[in-house]
Amino acid sequence: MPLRLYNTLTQEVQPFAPLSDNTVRMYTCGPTVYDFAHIGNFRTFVFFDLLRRWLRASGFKLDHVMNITDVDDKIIRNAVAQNKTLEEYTAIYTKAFLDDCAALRLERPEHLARATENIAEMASAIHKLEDDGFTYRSDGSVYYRISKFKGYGKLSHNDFSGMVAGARVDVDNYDKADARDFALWKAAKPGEPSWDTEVGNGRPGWHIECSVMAIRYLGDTLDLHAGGIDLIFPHHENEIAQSEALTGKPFARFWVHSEFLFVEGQKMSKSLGNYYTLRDILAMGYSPEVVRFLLASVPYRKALNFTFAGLASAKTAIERLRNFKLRLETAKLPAGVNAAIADHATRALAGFREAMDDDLNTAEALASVYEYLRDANIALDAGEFQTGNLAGAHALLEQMDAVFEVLKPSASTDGMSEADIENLIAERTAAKKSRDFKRSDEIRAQLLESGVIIEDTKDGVRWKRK
RNA sequence: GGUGCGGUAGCCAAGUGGUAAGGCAAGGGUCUGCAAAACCCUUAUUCGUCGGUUCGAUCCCGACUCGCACCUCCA
Repeated sequence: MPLRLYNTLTQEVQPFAPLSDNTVRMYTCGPTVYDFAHIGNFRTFVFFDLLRRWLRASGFKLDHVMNITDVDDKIIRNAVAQNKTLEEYTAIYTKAFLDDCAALRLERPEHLARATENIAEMASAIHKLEDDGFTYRSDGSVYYRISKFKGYGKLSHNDFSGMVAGARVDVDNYDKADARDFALWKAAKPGEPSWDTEVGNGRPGWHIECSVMAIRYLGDTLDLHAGGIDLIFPHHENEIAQSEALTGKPFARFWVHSEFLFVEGQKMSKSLGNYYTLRDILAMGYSPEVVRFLLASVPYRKALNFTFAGLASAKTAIERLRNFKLRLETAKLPAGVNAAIADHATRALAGFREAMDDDLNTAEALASVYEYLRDANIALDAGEFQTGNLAGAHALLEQMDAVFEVLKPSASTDGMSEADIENLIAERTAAKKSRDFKRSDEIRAQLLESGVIIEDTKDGVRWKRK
């Protein structure tokens, strides 16, 4: 069966395919670069990456835009506090974000769109909304009048019909006509960055950038729009209101949302002391691919409980996969094909694909790989795994790694050269042969200290970096 | 209060109207000079509670209960 995704709009799992020319036009809500991104953010960004990879594995081409919000209240506040310009401040965290993404092996979207590079387009869109009567002004700011847009609430499935305009307006929203209304354009304030545009001097509201950049780079109707589940309301609801008012066409065919991440069962928050950036986790000695694997292995629509026990578990699980690959590369195999193992490889590959096609069920996809792994290891132990079984094993691993990408260790920063390692291993083997176990154990310890693990097998000694 | 999601072994986590995947941990074992590493085996008569439908329910329906998210900035 082809790829199926859960569409928040219809609240159903539906077959997914792009509308035209086999290219998926997708937009994902990226970071606001006011600080280092945390692991909760990366749960979502890892999900985007899995989605990208599986869409491509499904035979589609990608045209993917992700925004970088580089102007907003928090950024302005922090930049001012640090006596930096907006550009200086956001450059730091934009780079940090991209570095973190690279560490997590996240593919770069085809376009990264910065809000500040699309101000004129936003102003122009706001102007059009004003002309078409979707807005009103208050103290130089422009607000979207939600009551003008029928269908508001169709994504979040909220029914606002019983809501009396103004009835629940908070005191700090006194300048809005309706609690649901939101700012498209915020009038300039002294000491804050602003842009002089056709709708006045000021800066854009949060929601407008996504509508404008999505339409600018991808066209009026997207195939797919993704984000964290918390963005459904109001952000994505507002994007729909803006975009569909602008174009008169459906904004996105599929809306896909990833669930939240918790830390040790609790919502991550600075006050609880369980707030971690990716950098925090890496500084504790975990490798990026371990984090990636943990975030990827829980299906995206299920809340993920991030724990350090879970990280340790992910680390061991990856090592088992890597070790299997190492085994394939170093074992001396008899010629021929083991039909049962070959068949299992075929079934495992099909099972992996079917699980991924089923709304990206990564947990089930991995299970398919592990079941094969056990059978193959048993066959390897028994000497029944044959040269003709290598291709099937590698095909499965490659398919798995095309999605999860955890097999290749991150480049070690230090460590001895391969030649030195081989020399020491040769010396150890000689020492063992002459029953000089003291010397052989010394060498083993020395290698371990340099991060090299030795494994004695019946096919000889093999090694790997820690 | 409204909307939505979820409660499956010590932890993480799939799943189906026909009798519980997988990972980690734990225990046992193989291998080994000893280790390490690796590999294998074992580990839920039971799927929040109570009813209902059914020949049969963890899976369908209802009630209850617990937890969570969104409804305000938030991935």
